[in-house]
Amino acid sequence: MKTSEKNIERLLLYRRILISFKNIGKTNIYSKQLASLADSTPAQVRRDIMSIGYSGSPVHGYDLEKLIDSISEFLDSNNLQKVALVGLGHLGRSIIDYFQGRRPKLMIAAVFDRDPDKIDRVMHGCRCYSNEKILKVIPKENINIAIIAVPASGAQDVADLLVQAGIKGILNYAPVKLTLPPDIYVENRDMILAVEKVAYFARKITTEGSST
Amino acid sequence: MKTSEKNIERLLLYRRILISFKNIGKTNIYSKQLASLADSTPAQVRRDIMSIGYSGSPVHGYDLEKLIDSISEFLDSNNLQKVALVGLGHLGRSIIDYFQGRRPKLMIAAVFDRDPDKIDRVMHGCRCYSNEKILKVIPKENINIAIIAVPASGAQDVADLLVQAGIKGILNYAPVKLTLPPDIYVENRDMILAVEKVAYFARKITTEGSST
DNA sequence: AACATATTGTGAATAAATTCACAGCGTTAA
DNA sequence: TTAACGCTGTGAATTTATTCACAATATGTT
Repeated sequence: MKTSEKNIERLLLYRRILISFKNIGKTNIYSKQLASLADSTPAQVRRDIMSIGYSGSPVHGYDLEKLIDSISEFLDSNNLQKVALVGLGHLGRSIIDYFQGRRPKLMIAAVFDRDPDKIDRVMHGCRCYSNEKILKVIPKENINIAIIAVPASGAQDVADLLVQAGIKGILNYAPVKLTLPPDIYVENRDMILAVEKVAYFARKITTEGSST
Repeated sequence: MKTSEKNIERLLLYRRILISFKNIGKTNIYSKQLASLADSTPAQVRRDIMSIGYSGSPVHGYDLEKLIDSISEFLDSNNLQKVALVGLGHLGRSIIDYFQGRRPKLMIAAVFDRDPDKIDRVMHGCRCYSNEKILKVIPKENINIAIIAVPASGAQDVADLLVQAGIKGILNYAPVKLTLPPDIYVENRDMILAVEKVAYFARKITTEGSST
């Protein structure tokens, strides 16, 4: 059962789509339908579903509920998985807004900021700690993933602290390349690079389109 | 000169790294160094640089300034490229903070929100328009890319409007899969999926590590 | 002037990801 | 009962991406 990053990304997306498909009253789905909703191909969808060991029926396609459960069993932790958020500026607050309560198995369990004004305030049910508490709180709460939402200048220091505290996965929103040990999983969500990328492809579309 | 998405992503990252390398006083760089800074391999770096038609010297590696210029020539528009931002909640404001002024060829030229309280306020030098003005302002300002930073529920409607207004590239932060014409480039930056992905790989590292 | 060195550029090899294409299978219809 | 249908599961083919490996090269050294 070899799974690449892309596999996992697609499975996460499928689950999202399947849940909303179920919420509009459907009970089953075909690879063709799911592919079209996920901008993929039917063969890709079947391969991905095969990779988690689930089987559909040649007549009814995939049972929505069972498929969602199978994907969740594959993707999720059995227990609640706790997340730390560092940085309570606009970005950090928007992450809480978008995220909190959306996934049953994931929970923002601690929030850190270096601004003394924010320390000890409670945001959306999370108490805000000073950055110095990272080393103490993260092991105590048994948190293994963290979101970095601080300005570029502070990101590497925060990352180092997080790693020292035992974090294994980092979602980094700061526009810097972090230097970290190889056994830490890092997902970079650099906003500037993202805009630049879109700009490149938008331009490409525009100029290609006009060259006919 | 065939370039894939991954190529472009790496080139954007290289540029970022090269610029900061230059800022600490260096004048040239070897594929080996750049690879290590970008978590890549020397061969990959050379291939990527080859793909934009730049050549280094077997003795001095790559001239920093010239390489940065070559990459920029390849990636950037000649003229200023304008960006629209829709949604001025916490996320939208953090995008302005992180982004504005960072890239010389890209500029947030218009900001939209549906909250009447925000209309006509000026944020970081950008006047905020009502969403209804999208169809008017975007063609007038000749904007071809947009960032969606609204809640999930409003994202599809906003996207439809943007496409109608002539947008060619969308950076979507809302946690929904947008349904759009095939000639529009969409980059999804779904925060929930991102956290889920990190959670999966962090768990995998944790459990693999403990199985020795 | 000849040699040693370290790096680039790239054809060829390899690995990874995707797509093709079709056998096999329940179900429905006659 | 039998035939026809449309879908899944998957081996094989194809395409795409990455890495290998080495000739070519410019410089410093003796």
